[in-house]
Amino acid sequence: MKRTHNCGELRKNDENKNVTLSGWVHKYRNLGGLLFFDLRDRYGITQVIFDPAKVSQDIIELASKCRNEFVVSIDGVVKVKPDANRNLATGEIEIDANNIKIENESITPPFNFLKGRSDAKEELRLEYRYLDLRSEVMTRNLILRHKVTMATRNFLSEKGFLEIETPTFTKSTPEGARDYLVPARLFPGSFYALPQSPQIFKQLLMVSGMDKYFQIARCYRDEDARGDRQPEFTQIDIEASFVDENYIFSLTEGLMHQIFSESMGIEIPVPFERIPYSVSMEEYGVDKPDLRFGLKLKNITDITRNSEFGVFKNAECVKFIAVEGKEDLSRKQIGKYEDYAKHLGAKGLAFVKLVDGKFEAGIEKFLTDDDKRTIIELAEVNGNAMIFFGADRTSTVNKVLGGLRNRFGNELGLTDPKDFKFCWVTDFPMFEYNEEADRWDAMHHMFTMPKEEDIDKIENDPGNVLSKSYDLVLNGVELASGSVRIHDRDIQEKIFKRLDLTNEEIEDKFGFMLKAFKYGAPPHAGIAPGLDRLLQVMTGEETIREVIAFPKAKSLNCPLTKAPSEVSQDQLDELNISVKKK
RNA sequence: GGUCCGGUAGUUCAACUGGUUAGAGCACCUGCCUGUCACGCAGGAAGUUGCGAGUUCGAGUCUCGUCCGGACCGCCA
Repeated sequence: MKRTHNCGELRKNDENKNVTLSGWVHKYRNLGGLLFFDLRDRYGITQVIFDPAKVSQDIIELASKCRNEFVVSIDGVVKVKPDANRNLATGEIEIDANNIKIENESITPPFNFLKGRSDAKEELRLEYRYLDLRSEVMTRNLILRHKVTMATRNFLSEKGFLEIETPTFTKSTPEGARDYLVPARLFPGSFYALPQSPQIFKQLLMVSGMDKYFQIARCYRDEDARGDRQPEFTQIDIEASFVDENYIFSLTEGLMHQIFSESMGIEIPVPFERIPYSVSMEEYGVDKPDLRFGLKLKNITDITRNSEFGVFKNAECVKFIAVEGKEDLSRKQIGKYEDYAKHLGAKGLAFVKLVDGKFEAGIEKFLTDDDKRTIIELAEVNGNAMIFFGADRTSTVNKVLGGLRNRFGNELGLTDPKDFKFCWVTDFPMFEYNEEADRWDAMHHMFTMPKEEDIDKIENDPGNVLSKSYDLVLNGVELASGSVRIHDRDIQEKIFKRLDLTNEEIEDKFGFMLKAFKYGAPPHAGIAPGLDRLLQVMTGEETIREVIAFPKAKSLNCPLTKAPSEVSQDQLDELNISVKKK
């Protein structure tokens, strides 16, 4: 028996066709006489019926042995059902079986996935991932992933981009995340590093004149995992020569438009709003604002300078967030938000209730009439509201109120997962001060072009140097990061110097790159959207793991293969490695 | 590395302040059932309450340790 159709394609107008279907028994219903199967493959589900009035006793006996997840093939005739099942695409028809072959039996699965999603905990789903992927939702997610990568390849290829592979065994470079290392057998004591991104290679390809490059590239970073972070993940890596940031903006906007259009039938409005980093931090408290809702942070530092209230008077920054309709929060509920604020670094969470145009409770008695007037003016609320204040160092205020803003966005139901709001965050600072190491680090990376007007500040005023870098943000998720690159050796050396890299370090780590740049490096710019995060937002999934076929668990192990695992002494000896036992 | 939440039948969960024989849905097994479509009905089997100590007359429940999973902080150019 060889299948003639899949389990998702037969319809009313196929009536009376002789067909053969193969698939898994999704659900069997034995009525004693009549016997029904829901037969499933990745295309869909089709009902099969065995009628003892029409087929031999042998076949009925064989069919009645089948259990869920048995693999079977069935010969039969397409019939229109007396009553259609509206829950199935094939619900108007069924296969009136005249023969069955059990291709393979299945032991009882550890969980069910009858309603589209597995009904087990994630740990178990990952251990039996091959079963979990049979579920409707996971199958749909993997199909969408394929559509997105195909749309990406088609779009970029049409625009003249070449897909070029770069090495996964490469050189460890300083800064950034921790590298995954691979011992080099022929070079005892030396290691390859898995790439955190193909950054250096794609810039070298620009020197090669490849002009427009892209790659669906696997990247590796040895840091703790999160819902939106895996140790290995996939980027749509893009670089182009003789272009500026505006080219990258419109290219990426076109790419996102095509991806949503081709894979989901959604027309995303372009161009995307551009928000300078400083504005984003001021109004949203974060560098990846969720634009699906307002709830902007309001700065009242100017008026609180003269406040009688010590907490406000002495703070570097005072901002508030006015949450409409939340003025009836209980003391206990407010405590819950205060705990959250403390978790984010706040010392406390001052609040005041705005009820019928008047302030009540909380820090009401510390506010002057002038303060209240200003707050009402800035708050821009219709009706009553709960107002939360942050008063601390600017970075802490932003962290706390930015976090609360996102939390309220969620709790107030303002974050519709079907609402896709893109924006660009631009003009990031070039450097950020690393207190622990007492030095300046590159905020994006050290090949990022500073703004021309800021170049002479690099040496003495690094904190005020802005760069030609940009992030693409979708619904509060950082989807992509990119920049115009430095193609001028002098500027590059200035940056290296500012980052306190010695000549020896520069030569050792980047000598090959600087050498390449002596042979005519074109001006170039690029970007790298994260494929997994894009799919996470598109599918509305809670974690990136739901759009990856075989993800690692949060602790970075693989419940399916049990990797990582110890290796034999022989393997270690060959690699000249001795292991410290804990 | 830190804070918090969780681990009870194959599975998802329940078990009030410590107190009888640890329960239910789904799955599984047996029987009945000719239009079900999450079929139905009747019955059955199924437990080292993650692991190890401790407190107690008595621990799923309280304490300590440990392992595993998750969320957040740190970290992630």
